[in-house]
Amino acid sequence: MGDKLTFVRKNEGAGSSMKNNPPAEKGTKEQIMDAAIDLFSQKGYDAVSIRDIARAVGIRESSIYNHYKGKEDIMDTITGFFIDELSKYDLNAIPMEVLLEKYGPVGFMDVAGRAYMERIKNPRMEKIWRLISIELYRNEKIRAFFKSTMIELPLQAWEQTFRKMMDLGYIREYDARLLAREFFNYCLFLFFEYFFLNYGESEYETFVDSVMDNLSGHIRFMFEKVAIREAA
Amino acid sequence: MGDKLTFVRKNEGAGSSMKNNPPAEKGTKEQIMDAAIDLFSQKGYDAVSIRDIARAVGIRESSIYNHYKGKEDIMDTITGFFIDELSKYDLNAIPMEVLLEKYGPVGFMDVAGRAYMERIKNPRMEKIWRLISIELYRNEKIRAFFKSTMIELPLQAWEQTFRKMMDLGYIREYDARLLAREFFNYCLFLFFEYFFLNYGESEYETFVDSVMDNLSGHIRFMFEKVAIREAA
DNA sequence: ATAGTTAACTAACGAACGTTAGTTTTTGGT
DNA sequence: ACCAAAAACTAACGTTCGTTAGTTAACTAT
Repeated sequence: MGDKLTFVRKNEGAGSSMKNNPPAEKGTKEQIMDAAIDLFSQKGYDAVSIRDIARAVGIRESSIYNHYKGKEDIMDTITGFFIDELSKYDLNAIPMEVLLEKYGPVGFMDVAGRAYMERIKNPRMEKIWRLISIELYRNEKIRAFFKSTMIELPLQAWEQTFRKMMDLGYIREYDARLLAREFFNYCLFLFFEYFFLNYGESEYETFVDSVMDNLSGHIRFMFEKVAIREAA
Repeated sequence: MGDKLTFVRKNEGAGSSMKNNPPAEKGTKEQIMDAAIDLFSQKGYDAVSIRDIARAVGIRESSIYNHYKGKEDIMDTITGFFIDELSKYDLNAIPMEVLLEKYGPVGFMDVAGRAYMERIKNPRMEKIWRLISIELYRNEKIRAFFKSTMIELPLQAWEQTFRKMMDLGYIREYDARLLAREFFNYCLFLFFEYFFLNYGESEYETFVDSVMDNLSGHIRFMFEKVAIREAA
């Protein structure tokens, strides 16, 4: 058994030019996840095979099972990471009275909307957003998360925000829930437009950049109607 | 070769209870298409096999190739049917001056919006809408059609409509394109919500019923701001 | 009755899929 | 230097997939 096959190890095959990244080479498990995020977000879960992912990483498909229980486990890890990442942020970090005083209602919406979106300004997270959008119809877990955390919860938050704006006398008395929907449904469509309809075709780099102009116009339109007083 | 296998023909197997629909039994080709619409709209194109479709119709998978060139051909036929069906309608059947005179701008929006949606109030078309929504990210042909015919074209039509409302003095002078987006982006989100997020879970029977209440609130909100005079 | 067409059938192909078993190499602590 | 653990490898399994070839039954027009 002297002249068996010679093995060629990872990243040592022809064409590999990976060298000296000495401080912290990414572990294989994370490489697998990143490759999966890339591929899933481009083609969708079903259309990507374990072999595709392995090829992207530069290993054999069986090696993946040293790190993940299977294909579904990779997907679960990605969505788990995504949910954890989003849970980090504290929505009410700064009391809105201060911001309202400083920026007025329109300015506040701009700032708050931008801050909300800045949280996802991150190439990896944008890919997962795209993946999430694609898999919404197929994956019950994702859909439930999206509907509660990405729709219902923000709607309630915005409803309270508008409620407060009324209490503080910034805007006219109005149906707060309706205002929340007016504002947020528009945002949600921009989300679908960017991640589902136009993904990869936008001239802008990120969701935030692509959307903010459009959103500012929307905010202004909404508030011209209900505003009472602006900031100093 | 006397005791060869006995063939059991379509719909004659155990459990079949199809009988006397004498006038016009649906042809196999259409049955295949309907079954495909059902299955594709539930699980998506990739997740449905030719065998699944054949089983739903009650024939062997190979028989499908007597009617369609292959799986992709079934999908193309469905989307072709869908596009043809939508092309039938003439958007400007009734001159809007008449309707505006009769209903005023808010009433006009209600009527026009409802009429626009009534066109798709049809179980078969609703399933295809769902299918289209699912396949948007995957199918370039569908996406191009959707973006041009279902987004850009209506946006232009609404822009002209608002332009005309201004010319006729029904609403204040404003950015017509922005008004079109304000109105139609909301509609589009309702579309995604119904066909993509909540499909099959709605308490309402159809898209129109499910959406119209919500939409009326939106129209009223928009117009309280820009309206000048209402109908008599 | 017969011939031609349509549309069902059986059977199988090659490819790709997710996954597993068993083996070999690499790596890191002692 | 050695050994155990980690992680790569080869090879294969059993399915399912879309599709095709060839066969047989059922209509339809003559």
